Amino acid sequence: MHHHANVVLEGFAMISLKSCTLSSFSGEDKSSDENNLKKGPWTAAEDDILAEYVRRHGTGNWNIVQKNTGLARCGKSCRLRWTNHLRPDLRRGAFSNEEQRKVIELHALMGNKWAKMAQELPGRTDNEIKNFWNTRLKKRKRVGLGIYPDDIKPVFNAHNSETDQPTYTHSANDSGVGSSSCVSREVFNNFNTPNQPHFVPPISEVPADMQCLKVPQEMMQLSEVPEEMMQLSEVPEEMMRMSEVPEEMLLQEYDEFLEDFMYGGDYECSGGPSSISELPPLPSSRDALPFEESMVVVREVPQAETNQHYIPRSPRSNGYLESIFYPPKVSQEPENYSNMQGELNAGNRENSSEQRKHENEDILSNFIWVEEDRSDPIKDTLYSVIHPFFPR
DNA sequence: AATGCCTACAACCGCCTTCCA
DNA sequence: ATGGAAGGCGGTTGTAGGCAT
Repeated sequence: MHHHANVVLEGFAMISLKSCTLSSFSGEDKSSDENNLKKGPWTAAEDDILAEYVRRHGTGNWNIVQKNTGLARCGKSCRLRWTNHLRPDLRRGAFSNEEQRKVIELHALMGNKWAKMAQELPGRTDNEIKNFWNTRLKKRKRVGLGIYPDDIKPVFNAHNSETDQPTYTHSANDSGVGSSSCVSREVFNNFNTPNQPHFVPPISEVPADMQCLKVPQEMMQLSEVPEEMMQLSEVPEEMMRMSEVPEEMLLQEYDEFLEDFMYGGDYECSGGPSSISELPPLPSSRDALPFEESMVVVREVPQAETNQHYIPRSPRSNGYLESIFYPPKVSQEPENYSNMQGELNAGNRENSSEQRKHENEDILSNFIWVEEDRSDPIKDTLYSVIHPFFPR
């Protein structure tokens, strides 16, 4: 199937005269193609022309550059030159120790997702990161070192061969991704599958007006195996790393999240203050959690609501993910919610509870409702968790 | 000086996705 | 809905420069 698709696409590319293929016939001058478009290293003069074009017209429409300026470069070449060398926000020079560490950590999480990694490294390009990684890999191979440092443990991937890069996950005692973020391990590990790398998209990919109750499409595409995602029994032994977090702490965390979900918390939209962040590390294995499943909840809200406090955000959402929470094993009845306002005094409780429930009904009307679907484990779980609380 | 080897990194290529008319 | 253009991505190649012989 895949092969066939490739054949079709290649055939299509061959008749696409406008594609930026710089291939030249044997014997020809390899510095330009049949359209007299130059290839190879850029000169300072060419850089000036391109920079001037961007200054006047902004980025995009790269194919217009040639017509507009006479610069003998195809659009793709212009775009590449701008994004990798000319844009003003680029950092130059060797990677700092922090950057190196971050690349390694990100690679452990994402594999060869250079562009995704670049999003987490301001001023660095995917190309730089890729070159750094490949160089580093060669060096380590030469001296007989493994791909990752000892504190980032691989999860064996049965599909890997010598040529395929293995997929890895953080070890339980790792400090998380990067210095500016501390993505909790359970966030990632909950989405790790034995044979499939899984990438949690950074919050920058989540539109400002998206907030809860939909599993992001890109996440589904990346996992490719949502069924396996949900099969706890297939989590390999080496992923099981228990910590000493008492179960009641986890339950409390869930309750706190749910409380905010229902009654509003202090969280700002971009991941606000959190007492939860002071918790010791949670178990990295989903099997170790006292809940059956985990899930991502994303909700669409009107732009105007975006910064209102009652919109739930994960307490641990610190730039990577809206929220992940762990549904309870036993479905809870709606009346349980009156007990979730621990801070409210008894006198206010009922009125406040009723009022907020009405508010929440309004909020929930914005949610994308998920129908029960036994064939889709994510939808199925989503439905089973949400529905008892907020029947339509 | 000439040559060969190695390294870093810039740039290309093909494929895929997204956008838009 | 659809096809073409543009944008984006990741693998790979090309090349300049440094160093050793």
